[in-house]
Amino acid sequence: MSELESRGADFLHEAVAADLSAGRFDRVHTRFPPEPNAYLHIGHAKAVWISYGIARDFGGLFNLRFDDTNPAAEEQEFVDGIIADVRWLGADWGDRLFFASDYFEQMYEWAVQLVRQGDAYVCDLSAEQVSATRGTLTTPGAASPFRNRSVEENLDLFARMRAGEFPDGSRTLRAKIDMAHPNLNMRDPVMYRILHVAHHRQGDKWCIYPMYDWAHGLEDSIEGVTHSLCSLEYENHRPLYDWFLDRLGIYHPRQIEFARYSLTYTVMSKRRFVQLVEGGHVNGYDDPRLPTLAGLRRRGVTPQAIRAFCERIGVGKADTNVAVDVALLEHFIREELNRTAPRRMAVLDPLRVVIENYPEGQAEELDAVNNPEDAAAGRRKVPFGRTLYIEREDFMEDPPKKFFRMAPGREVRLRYAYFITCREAVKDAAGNVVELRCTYDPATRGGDAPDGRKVKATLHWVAADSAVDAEARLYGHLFTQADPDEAPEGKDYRANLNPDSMKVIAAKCEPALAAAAPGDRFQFERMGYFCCDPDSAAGRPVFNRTVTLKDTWAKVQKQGK
RNA sequence: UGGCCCGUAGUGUAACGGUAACACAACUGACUCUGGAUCAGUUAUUCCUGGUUCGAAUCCAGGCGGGCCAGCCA
Repeated sequence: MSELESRGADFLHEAVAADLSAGRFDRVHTRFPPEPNAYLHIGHAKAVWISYGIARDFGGLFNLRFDDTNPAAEEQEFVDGIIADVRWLGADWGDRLFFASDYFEQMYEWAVQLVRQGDAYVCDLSAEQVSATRGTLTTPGAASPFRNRSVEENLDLFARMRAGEFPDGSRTLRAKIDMAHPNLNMRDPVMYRILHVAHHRQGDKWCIYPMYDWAHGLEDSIEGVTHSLCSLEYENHRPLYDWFLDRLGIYHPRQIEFARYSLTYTVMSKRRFVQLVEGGHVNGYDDPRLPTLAGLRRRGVTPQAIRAFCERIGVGKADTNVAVDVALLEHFIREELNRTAPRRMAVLDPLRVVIENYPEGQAEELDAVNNPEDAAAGRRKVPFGRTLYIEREDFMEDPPKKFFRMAPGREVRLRYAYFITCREAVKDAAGNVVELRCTYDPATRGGDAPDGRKVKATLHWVAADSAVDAEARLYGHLFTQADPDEAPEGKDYRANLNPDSMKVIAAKCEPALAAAAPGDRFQFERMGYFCCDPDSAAGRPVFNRTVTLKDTWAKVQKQGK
């Protein structure tokens, strides 16, 4: 509720509160109704969190219900995936896991009622003919020649549709509303279509399946939902939602629509996920570059961060053409991980350093803090030695003015260890720096200078002898454009795919990282947050970069160019 | 030429007739054994034009701009 207090209620909370005080409802009950035909993405997370949040804030109930009315598109695999995703996100549906397909019998009986009332009829028109007679946005449609069949004939035909006497597409049950209605959805919409397709839960029990518009309000009504929250594109469907419920005379929930959003530097549709996966641009639906919940989870994003993000962006009706800045999501990821992720040292692009005055064969362990933001995280020992690795980018032979790090003759601090001074940069035949010869000051053990002298930079490092080899996958934005659709003439969003969205590199890690288990999250000091990937093998961990740390130096560099 | 919905900093939201707020981003600076974190500061005549009012982002009218809708998808 703290969000609500600090910024005022959104229009959904206001609408629900108004319904309560007006007596339209005396309790609150919401639902999240995914179709099990794809994996959830972060856009769905917002929808889940809005409905769950409304229920929670008003002391109400929240259902997870699969809208499985089209067996041609749906699979059990997605049911399982979605349940896992919603649970991971943290929405609580108690024991209220429902399936629309469990209501098919009741829906059928209600359809019969509408037929009896003269509100529905069996239509023999083909899909093409229905489309051709629907009219246009500006002209009315034409009545079906079957519109005025007798109730008896309709009842008989509908029963035979169910019994499987007719082939796919040969007939439909249609609501008898108004072929001249300015809202196309009201021009005798199809309620049932014939589909001789096995359902993933119902098997061959049915060969007629209800359409969304017919089914959805019934599902809400059966479950006692008070507020059926959905996205803006269903606004035009609300009159139909209400019409069916009114004609049936059954309990009538209220549908309210809200704007969904997109994110910069990514795409968010099932169709595009399929294209990216099948085109080999990403490695599956849980690729850490995809905004699927499975991908975000694998990348190391926490459900807390996603929730904080959802609450911060709020809800509105402004149909935004532009997307929410992915930097906001990244902010919440950093905020969470800064508090919770243990610090470790890992060198992603190793440059060898030899401490010339450090005794050959000597080794020692230094004391390091696990998390400066959390004293309870404790401390650990990090081995030091004569030969080390530092980050290649932390050395410049001819540094510009604002570069504080290692350079010939310069002294820097190795975190938790010693001050070292660069004496020489050793190069190979091609002129590449391959090793730094340095000296250290034994008096600075632990990282403090007894004489109080300052160094400008503190570098992370890993001792060579005890280093653990790891694979690091450095992820960046999947697209180079904030709006991937801004593509050159004749090209689509795929032209904006970022060729560097994943860089796989061999890293050197401090020994503690050898014990990392898939899902473990760390901050690699000065480099970013990383999450141990399921691809990890014993002794050879794989780390996914969740997000980099904020990098002031990178900004300075950018400005210089 | 139809119907429905929506226009507030770069972005997302708030202000509910009383003088524009929050977060992120960006930019300054302070501090720091992570160029991290933290702290301080800077960034808007609310799409336009009229009207009502002592007073309008809020109400009204007309423009302009954007979104959705012609699946037997959801």
